[in-house]
Parts: sequence; structure tokens; C-alpha cells
Amino acid sequence: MAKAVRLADVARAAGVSQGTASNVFSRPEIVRPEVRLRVEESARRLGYAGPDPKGRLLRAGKVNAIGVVVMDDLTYFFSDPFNREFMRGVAGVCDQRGAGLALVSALDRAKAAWTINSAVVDGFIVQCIEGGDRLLELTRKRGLPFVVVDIDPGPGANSIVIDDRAGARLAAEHLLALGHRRFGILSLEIAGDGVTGPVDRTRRASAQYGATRDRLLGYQDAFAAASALPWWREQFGGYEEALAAAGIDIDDLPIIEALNDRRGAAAGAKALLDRAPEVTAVLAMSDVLALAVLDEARSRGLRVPIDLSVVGYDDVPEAAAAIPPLTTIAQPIEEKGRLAAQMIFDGGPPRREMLPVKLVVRGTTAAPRQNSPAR
Amino acid sequence: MAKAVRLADVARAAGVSQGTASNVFSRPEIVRPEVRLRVEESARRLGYAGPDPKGRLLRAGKVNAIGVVVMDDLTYFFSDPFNREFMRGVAGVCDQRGAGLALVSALDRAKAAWTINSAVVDGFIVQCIEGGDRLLELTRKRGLPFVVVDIDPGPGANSIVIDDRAGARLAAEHLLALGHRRFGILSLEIAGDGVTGPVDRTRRASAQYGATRDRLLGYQDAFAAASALPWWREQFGGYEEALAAAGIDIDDLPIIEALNDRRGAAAGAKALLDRAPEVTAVLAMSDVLALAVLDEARSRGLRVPIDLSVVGYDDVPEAAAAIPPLTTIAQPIEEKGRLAAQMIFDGGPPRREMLPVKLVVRGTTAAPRQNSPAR
DNA sequence: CTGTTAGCGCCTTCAG
DNA sequence: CTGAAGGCGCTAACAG
Repeated sequence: MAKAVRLADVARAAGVSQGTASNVFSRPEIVRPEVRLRVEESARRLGYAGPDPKGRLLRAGKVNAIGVVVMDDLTYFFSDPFNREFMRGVAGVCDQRGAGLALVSALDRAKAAWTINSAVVDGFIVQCIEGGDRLLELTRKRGLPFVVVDIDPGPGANSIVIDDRAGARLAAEHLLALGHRRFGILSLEIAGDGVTGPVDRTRRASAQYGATRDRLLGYQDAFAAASALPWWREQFGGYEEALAAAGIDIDDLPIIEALNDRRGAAAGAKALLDRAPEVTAVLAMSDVLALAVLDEARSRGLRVPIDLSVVGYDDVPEAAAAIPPLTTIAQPIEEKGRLAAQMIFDGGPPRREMLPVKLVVRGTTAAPRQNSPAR
Repeated sequence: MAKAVRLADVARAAGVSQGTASNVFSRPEIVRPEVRLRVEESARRLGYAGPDPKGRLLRAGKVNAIGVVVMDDLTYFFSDPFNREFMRGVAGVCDQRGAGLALVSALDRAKAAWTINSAVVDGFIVQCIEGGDRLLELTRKRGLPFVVVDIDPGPGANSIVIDDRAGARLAAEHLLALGHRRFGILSLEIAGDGVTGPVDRTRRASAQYGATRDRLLGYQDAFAAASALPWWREQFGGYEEALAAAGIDIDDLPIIEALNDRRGAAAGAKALLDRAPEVTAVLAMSDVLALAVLDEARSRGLRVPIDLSVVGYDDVPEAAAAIPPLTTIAQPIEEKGRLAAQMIFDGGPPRREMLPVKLVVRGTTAAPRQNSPAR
């Protein structure tokens, strides 16, 4: 590659100062047409590509771009429905402000520091997990504005979370109200160690991922509180029934931990239905997981929601489009992305936002076939 | 914001030269531990965030990141299934090489120049269209390596295309072989003017988008050649039949032009089926469009493939997951992304690649109900 | 090992 | 309107 031509070369060739040449490119209107043409001509002749952004950047200090950091590889941005929707929110704001968008992967712990320190951006959106303190610290040290999504690193940092626990509770309560008693849980990863399969009490207690832990807690809340709920009394009246209902212990339930990608979800759904074919309702911790349950059920000839009810979590676009459309806990995913990007662009003091969740009843939930509280 | 502290400040505070301080951060092993500690201590005390990449960048010349340019807004990267799959390919290679990925939107013609000239990258992948000469020229002028996908800008530039025409022909031939005679075409945009709806000969001839034009041509090829094909003779034997088959003229067919997003596709599918309820087969120019036809058919109580056959194009992941799974023309989307990224990273002389397409028969095509060549 | 020096390419005062 | 000069923050080359 021949030595690149610089602004100075063009200026010299055109017989003007570098300052003037610079103006020709950044503010052409303030330079005399005659001179401008001469400079442009020289630029063309020398094959000058225009001001190099690298130089401009250093000078300007501002990059006009934000980076989104995930603890996964770059393909994750385009693979996971949830993250896609989130990114649509982020991208929308960047579009509005004419800002750029850089994707950064912090998968490799060793390289994460380097990646984060090299990103040419004005701020970060970090998709973090509980155990990722190191990542957070790295980001903080970089000294740029940042916002953390899905976990709250405490005051002093921007964060956006949802009430995972309340949402999960909503899901379980919905099923309980429908009369379900035999539940299976398809869980997101509990810790980032690649382990999947049946979850016991020990593992459950070791939850490193905040969302997983809180959703589990939310399910448990619903089971524990079931007997105290008015609708429950109304429906089942009797004291014994209520007691039995209250007696559902999450640690007695079949819980399968699965990776939240297509393959992992399919494997998890299969494992759950293999292990607990008697369940009438599945609580899936994400829509990806729930959709996999739908597929698995179909391939077993199980009709949803007649033979099996399924509730997802997140409400990704695919949920509403599924057949039947998925009942799920909706969180404002795109809004989350928008808000995160706005927090970066607008600056201001650290904010901690909690976005609302709500139950969206669609077509994958119904009363269990034998309507009595099951045995 | 207080003035940011720089390497020079740290060096001064630690009583070492700037060069030494630099080494502490980039090659800590070559500086005496005692000195290193002293520098690190000063850095901590002053709140030094580490070497600013902007400075390093200018010095190093290399960014270690590539940019992907689309003539759409940034959200497109996360919305369109085809582009998502393509980006997975690109991202995979970036992951491998530890490179960064920047997304750049060239929607706004006015701002496109600025955006492209400001992107801090080592090379571009450009998703271009025929009319986008300007975009291409802009990219070329930037003087960085680039590869154009989906159109071939001629020798001298890297490009990756598929044989759109051959693929379309495959699709139409498949339907013809099944015995279909009444076709509807759901077309991608013909020109970037936002027009949708019925397409007449004039509009068809004005095709600005290469892929659309070629796919239309491919369908036409199949119709024109039908009478000459051996299987056609075998199946229908008679001379008159063959003639009639050859007589299918694409300009007599209902063709609806639609935007390739969820909403646009749904509207297009509806328009097509409204306008031509008698069709037994739909040729959709993308899977997104085909999937919308599936939905529309379902909502009309049409059974696919019994009442209606549908062939898509591209083979996005959603195609195989549809119910019934979509028969489509597969192109190696992810591979395309991989190849594009590799071409940037590996450099070398300009290459022009054409990737293969193939027909993938799944569950949305079958013989028409009244099996005789229809009237 | 450490200090000094010289740019990387650009833009923006400040004089003229 | 134009020219000269300084510096954005860092690192590589070269002396000590």
C-alpha cells in the first residue's frame, strides 16, 4: 500500500495552507470558490480520500457512537430474539441522533479488558450478569458514561431492570388460577458454567444469574401464597384444598436448566417432558424456552393448551406469532433499549429505572383437562 | 466534566517519562516492578482511565474493526431475518479475529457521505442496490477495502452475489412440475420509491433492484421454457397442452409488489389473495413474504399446501420452523456474510464470487387439487 | 531498563 | 478570507 496522502499534501499541491485545505472539506462555503476548486482538483489528482476520521476523532474528542457490551460472542446480537428486540430500541435512538453503533463482545475474560478499553465510543450499554463484577469494573474504569441493564449494580451507576420476581409470580398465579397443580419449570442458566439439566436445591441456591434467581423466587412466591389468595378460596373452597395448594414446594418440582438458544432450548424441553410427562403446565423462563416446549409438545402429539399449558417470559415478537400464540410475561424490551441509549446520550445524574412487567394471556394456557385439583 | 487526565499527567506525577508510563500500560513486563507500581499508584490516585484509544488509533493507523453499510436504518440490522443471518456470518468471522463490528446506516442520502467518511473502521461490507451507485462511489472514495454484496459493481471491486435468476426459475419449475397453472407472484420492491401494489409491465420493466429484476426474469424463464422440458412432455404428453403451458405470460399474472417487513408483507399477501383468489400457487420473492402468505392463507381457511402452494426465497431460519415448513430457494446466507468479512480481512486482489442456490422442498408445496391443467 | 523526541492527521484559534 | 502554529493522546525509535 502506497503511503496515504494527507491533507497537508493536498494543501501543498494546491499552494494553500493546511488550514484552508481543511476548510474546503469541512466548511466549503467559507472558502473562495476559485481556491476551493483548486484544492478539490489537487485532492482528486492525488487521490486524497478526504479527512481521515482518526485524526478528526483525536481532535474532536467526541466519537458520536455508543457501544453495546455483551458477555457473549458477537453473533449473539443477531441470534437471540430478546437481544434483537433490545437492540432495535438502541438502534432506533442512534438513528434519531445520527450516532453510530458498535458491537463489543466481552466473552473472553482475558480479552475483555482490552476490548473494552479499545472501543472507540462515547459510552457503553452493558448487558451484565451478577457474576460479572469484573466486567462492570472494567467498564467503570474506562471512565465513560455507561448504563447497566438487567442487573442493578447499586447507586452511582445508571441501570435499568425489570421486576423479574413479580413477573414470574404473575405467570405461576395465572396457571394456579386456571387450576393447574402439576408444574414443570424450564429454567434459564443458573450460573455461567455451562451446566444444564435437572436442578436440585443446592444448584438452585447457587444462582449467580440474577434474573434466573428472581424468576425462580417469583414462582415460589406464587406457590407459597396460593392458599391465601381470594380466587383460590373461591375456586376450591375447602380448607384441605387450600392447604394442599400451599403445599406445592418448588424443590419438589421438576426443574430443568437449559441454554437459551435454539439447540439448548430444544434439548431442555425434551428433557423436561421426558422426565415429567405428567405435568399439565410448564413455566418457561423465556419465550425461546417456551417456544421450544411448544415444538416438543407438538412432536409428541400433545395439544397445547388442552393437554399442556405453557407460559413464557419476555414477550418477544415471535411469541405473538407462534401457533398457538404464546401466553407470556411481557416486559418492554424495545423500550428498555431506547431508554438505555437515551440515558447515555442525555447524560445527567445516575438513574435507576425499573420497568413494568405484565401478564399477556394468549393461546397457550387453559384449565387442565381433568379439572379437579390433580392427584 | 473535569479535564480528563492524560498519560503525561500520570508520568509527571510518578516522576517518570511519558514513554515509561506508556510501557506500564501496553507492555508492563518490560518495566521494572518498582517503577511500575509507582506509576500504577499515580494512575489510580489521579483517576487515570488508561490509554485513550483515540490517541492509540491515530498512532497505530489500524482500527481492527469493520463496518457494515446498509441503505436502511440501523434497526434493519436486527429486524430483517435475512440480514440477521447475514450478520451472523460477518460477526462470526469478527469474533474469530478479535475484530470489532460497527453498524452504519446510509439511509439518508444527504448524510450518507458524512456517515461513511466518519466510520472508524478498516473496511466496509456494503449491502447495495442497483440505484446505489452514489453509495458505492462514496465507499470507493473512502479508500478502504470493501466488498459489495448482492450486486456486482463490475471488476475492480470485491463482490458476492447469488444467481437470483436461476433460483427463481427453480422455484417456478418446481410448481410447474407439480402441475400448477395459476400463479400469483408476491414481489420484493422493484424500485426504491416506496410504491407497492399491483405491478404492470411498465413497472416491471423499470426494475431498479437487481435481485427483484432477476428473480422476475427467472420466473419468466421457467414459464417460457416449460413446454420444452422433458418432464412436462411426459406429464402432459399432448401437443396442445405443451403449447398452453408455454403460453403462460408473466405479464398476465397477478403480481403484487410489497415491502419486505412484517407489515408490508402482510399487506402484500392480503392484496394478492384478494385480487387473485383463484391462484393455486404463490411465488414469493422472499421467505418473509412467503411466511406472510402462509399467515394470510390460514386466516382465510385455506389449507397449505392442499389448497395453496407457496414457495419462498432465501431460506432464512424461520422458513424451516414454519408450520408447515416452507419450501424455498436456499442461498447460503451466513456463508455470504462469512465470505464478505474474510475478503475484507484477508485483502488480496478483487474477487467476484457467485454463491450457489438450490431448491429446498418442504411442506408448502403439493399438486393442485384439481390435478388436471386448470382452466 | 528509562528518557527524549518526533510524529500519527486533523482542526481551530489567532493574526494578518 | 487565508496562513502559521499548537495541540488532541499516544507510541515507536533511538539514545543513554
